[in-house]
Amino acid sequence: MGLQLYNSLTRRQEEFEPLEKDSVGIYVCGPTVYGHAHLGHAKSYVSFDILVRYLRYLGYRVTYVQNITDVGHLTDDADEGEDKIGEAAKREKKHPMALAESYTRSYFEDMDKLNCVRPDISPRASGHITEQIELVKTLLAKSYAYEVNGSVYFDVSKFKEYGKLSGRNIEEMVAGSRVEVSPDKRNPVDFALWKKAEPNHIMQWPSPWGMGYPGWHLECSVMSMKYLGATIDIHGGGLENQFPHHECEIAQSEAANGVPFVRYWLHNNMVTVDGQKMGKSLNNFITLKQAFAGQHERLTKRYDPLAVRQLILNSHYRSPIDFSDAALFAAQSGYNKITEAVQAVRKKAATAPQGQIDGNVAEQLKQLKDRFEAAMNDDLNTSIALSVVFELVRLANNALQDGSAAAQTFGAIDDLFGRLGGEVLGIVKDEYPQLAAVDDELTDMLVTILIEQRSEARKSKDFARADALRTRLDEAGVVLEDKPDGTTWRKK
RNA sequence: GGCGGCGUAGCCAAGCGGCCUAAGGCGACGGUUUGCAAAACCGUUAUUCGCCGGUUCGAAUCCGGCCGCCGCCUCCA
Repeated sequence: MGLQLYNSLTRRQEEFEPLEKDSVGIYVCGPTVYGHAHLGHAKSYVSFDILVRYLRYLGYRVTYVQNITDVGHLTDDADEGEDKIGEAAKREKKHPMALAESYTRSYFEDMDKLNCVRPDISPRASGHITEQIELVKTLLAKSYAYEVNGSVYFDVSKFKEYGKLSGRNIEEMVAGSRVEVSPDKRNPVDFALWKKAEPNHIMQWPSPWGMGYPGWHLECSVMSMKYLGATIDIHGGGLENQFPHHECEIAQSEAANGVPFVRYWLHNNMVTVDGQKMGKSLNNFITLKQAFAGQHERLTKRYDPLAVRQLILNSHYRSPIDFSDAALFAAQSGYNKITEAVQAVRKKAATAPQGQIDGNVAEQLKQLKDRFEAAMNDDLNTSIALSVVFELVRLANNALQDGSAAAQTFGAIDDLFGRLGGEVLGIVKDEYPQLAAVDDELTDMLVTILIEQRSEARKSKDFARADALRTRLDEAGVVLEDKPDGTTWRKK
């Protein structure tokens, strides 16, 4: 059985079959670049990164498109309010495009640290104004939209299937509508395709309806069809965007093209911090940069970006995840365990005697690989997949204790670490910098001198002095490990 | 108010009708190893899956009720 994915549109798990054999187009709703990326972004983009990586592992040619929203996303969704980018630009006294540029870079920086593969195309909304205007024109021509006072709205009553993704019906929404309705709209649930810009609005473009700017939902429809076609295989995004954003995308796209917009809709669940929704007012809003630096009052230490990634993979993408210092701490410990095993295996693969691969190990490796793939095929069950990697760690450590194992055995273990833990899960790196040299050379030299002193003391059985040195180093955050071939050190 | 989700060991988290007397990780404890540690390895740590009923030969898994928590519907990935 091949890859099964849970499709939000049908609310069922389905066998994945791309439109074109062997090649897959994926569109994922990207960030609105008005601030640094936070833990919520990490969960979403790591989740879809896993999807892309696994599809490639299975041999598909994947085109991964993820937009950068740099215009049109308003501070509230009633089609009123300020443009998020514009508002932040005023606050930071920057040109909106400068602001968007700097946070776009910040975003890529963080995603690189989380080891997310870069999208093949990262289209900017502001770079596709022409195409967005074209789509509005098409919708007007087909009578799915109407113009009022320089703004254009989508007429939801014309699109009978509106609500099919989020399971809502228009009547109920109208009745329960809590937001103030723009008097220009014929129907409260209608949404803006194009908004007339007030003279002081920072970003605006000429259009057939006067100066204005695109509605937020429009960009995804336009860029998705431009780069991946009218019908795409997979569209991913956060659950909070299922309604209204994705519902509106479907309406616009299908009304304009007359064909299904997306075949598989995938939504990742949300993030909480210490059990509560993450919000600036709750003082639990943690950016990735803060997590990586350990600079937040909710965090006791800095966390390795890949430990954050591992914590995300520890649960299913459709389950919510609660970030807490304790959870991050546990993930960091587990991540270290994997990292240390991989490094030890690689060292042995290079130094152990040549010989035959252990048949028993080879058989176990095959079983682990099969179980890993079965888990991933089951709607990307990374929790199980990760547990398989931990079993591989145990297998590796057992082999390391077996003095007779050949280099080939370690080579095979390393290979599976690379494929499963590296290629697919992205928590095993191809190369690890010398741990000691990470921070600075001077520290390494000084610690090395102290280790030599202690080794001499141990040789002359002066254990009191040796232990005193170790204790002092421990107090300074340096942990010593005596191994058969010498003493190594690491930071606590 | 409308819609949806969740409640499994000290903590995180899989499992969603029989291979479950419930994966994996963290933590804790005992053992091997070590001059002593650390790391690693071996073992122990839920006869039970929020509570109460029901369906079934059989339920953590399905149904009903209750309790608790969370999310979306309003900017958010």
